[in-house]
Amino acid sequence: MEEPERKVGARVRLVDVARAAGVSKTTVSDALNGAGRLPDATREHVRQVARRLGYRPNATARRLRAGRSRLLGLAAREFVEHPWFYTELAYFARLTAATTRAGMTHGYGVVLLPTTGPDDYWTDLPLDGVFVVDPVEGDPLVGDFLAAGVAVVSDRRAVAGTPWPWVDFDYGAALRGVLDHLAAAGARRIAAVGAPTTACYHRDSVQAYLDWSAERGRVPLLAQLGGPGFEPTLAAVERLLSDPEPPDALVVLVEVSPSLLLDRIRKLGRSVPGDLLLVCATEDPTAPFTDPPVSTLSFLPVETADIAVGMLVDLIEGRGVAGGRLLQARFDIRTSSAPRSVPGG
Amino acid sequence: MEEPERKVGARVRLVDVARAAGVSKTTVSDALNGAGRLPDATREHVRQVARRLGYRPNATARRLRAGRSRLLGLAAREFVEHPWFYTELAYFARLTAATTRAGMTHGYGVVLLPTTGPDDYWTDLPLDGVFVVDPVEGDPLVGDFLAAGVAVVSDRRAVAGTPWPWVDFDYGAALRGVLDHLAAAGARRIAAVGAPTTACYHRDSVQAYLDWSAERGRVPLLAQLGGPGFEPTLAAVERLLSDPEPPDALVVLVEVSPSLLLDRIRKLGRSVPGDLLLVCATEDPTAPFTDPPVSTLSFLPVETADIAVGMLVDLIEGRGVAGGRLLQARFDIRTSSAPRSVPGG
DNA sequence: ATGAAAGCGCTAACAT
DNA sequence: ATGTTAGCGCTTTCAT
Repeated sequence: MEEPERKVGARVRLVDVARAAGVSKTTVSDALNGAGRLPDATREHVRQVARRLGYRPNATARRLRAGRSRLLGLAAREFVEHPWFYTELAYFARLTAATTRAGMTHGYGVVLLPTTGPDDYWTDLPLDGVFVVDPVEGDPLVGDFLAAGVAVVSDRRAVAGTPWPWVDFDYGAALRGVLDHLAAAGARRIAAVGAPTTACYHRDSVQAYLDWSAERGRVPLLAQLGGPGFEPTLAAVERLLSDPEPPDALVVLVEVSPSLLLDRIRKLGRSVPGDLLLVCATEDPTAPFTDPPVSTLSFLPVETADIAVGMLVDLIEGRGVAGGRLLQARFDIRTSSAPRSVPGG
Repeated sequence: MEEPERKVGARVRLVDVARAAGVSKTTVSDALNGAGRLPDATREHVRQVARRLGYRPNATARRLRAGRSRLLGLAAREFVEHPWFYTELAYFARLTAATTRAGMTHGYGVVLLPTTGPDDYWTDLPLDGVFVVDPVEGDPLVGDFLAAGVAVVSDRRAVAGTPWPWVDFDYGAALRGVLDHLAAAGARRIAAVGAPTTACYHRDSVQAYLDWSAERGRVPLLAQLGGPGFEPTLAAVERLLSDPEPPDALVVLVEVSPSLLLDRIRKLGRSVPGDLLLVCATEDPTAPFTDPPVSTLSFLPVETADIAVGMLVDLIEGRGVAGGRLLQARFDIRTSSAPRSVPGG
């Protein structure tokens, strides 16, 4: 009956609780946050009043006060020129989910940044840090964030010696491992599908493929994609397989559904691994369940996200972060790249 | 040379710009936001000083002042008990990306909410609204948000007559359309894979399947899944196909990769559509490109996201929102469910 | 045409 | 043991 009149719909504020409980704002704050040195009775009383009034602290106000937004951004920069849904690629889907989870364990919310949009959209978001995936060379987005005092961690060293922390892989070494495996399994002519994107993953992998081929006097058979999406990938595979000197092994460096790919290869009259050994760089969880199971090269999105978020949080909260972390890709060998013939002796 | 000393690393504030430009905070604010009635000279001068100092407005402070966080949450509530990566299902991947995009066009950031986590994690986020996907019956999350004054829109009417706005489909009608199509194509025994989840999509679809079967005196052949993931789905399909009275048509109501599914069906010695007509409720973009192309039932995640975000924004910004929006599912008929025999004359 | 001052809702020094 | 007060950085009346 004694409730002070308030506009309906208006949120209950800390001061309302204080008034209703007959104490000061400090006491309410302390009681609710477990701070200060209040007698249990007071604490409990305040809590009850707060609950009764349906009090919810204003998160924005707390964050302004704390000087931190406890919000992280996630940006994918590959194919920035195309508007596309990066969550649709298995790698990004996992990375997105893992980043969200990792953020949560540190008490941070994760905001998804669209690939494309007005410039001021980024800078108007209250972010403490950003995880930039596949930054392009001299990425303006990264520059903007750094200039705005927002912590940045990227998953690739956009350029050698980036001044911000990173998590990365030795793509060249990973690809050489795959190529060596295929050669050992009897492959004479290994084709590859890559993409000439700004991401150094592709640049490094393709270079490793070319180098590896040259060192062995093999003529490379390479298809380079122009944009995101699985259709260009399938088209590229068709082109490669109909080469006058057709390949007997294939490495697909862009994300593609393994079963869809097998489907298409079958349609072209080749069998895996009989006519064609196959390795895909993909996070698609179905790879072990296709017929035949497909060998995959994984760049560990979950681990990457965990480390990147850890670094961001350390940076934001003032704990220093050493330069970068180099991880090792995981190569899962399955039937699709099983030795064609068991060498006698 | 005259720069007032500031701690290195400390952000430049509005007041710093004001001092450097020799004007008041108001003038700076107006100049930068295109407000007020300043002479162009002043405006330009302030802008230059701001640029020179690298001034970035503090987004949190602006939002506190504005009384809005301009932040939206996205929560998926199916299988809340399992910790899983919902972005990995094609439907959610699209919905996530589309929600992010729609948020951006309205000037809102979108925060991804994990399926599982400490309760206070949600409420501590500064959200103006949440898009709750597949809320469970009497969902505590929804209750929490409503109690906290956060706007809620859900994609399903969790219960008939939810008090908050929604976007939804007539699942029963959609499924009946599919079943009629299959029957017309010559199917005698139609099997279905569903999931006994809290989502009314499943409840309604499965019910429609049972009703439709009963009305025609057909014995239903139904598999119900216990959790998320494609493995249970494939196992269920295997079980259905090895029924003593095997089906000649299959409707898969849970998200699964069409090519993986075809793969498995082929392994079991059936051909599509020869031995088995197939329809999948999936957003997997590869469906038109499998061999054979797979008929799909789509629940339009992009349109759903656009509408849901539009409603949320209207709600937040004080424009009223009428109850709900009922959309029509899209049924794309492809070779996998092509008529088995052309009825003569 | 420009500035002073109040206040968004909260927390934390610093009284008492 | 509890309250007073000063801000976090911004926008916005309202004066001048």
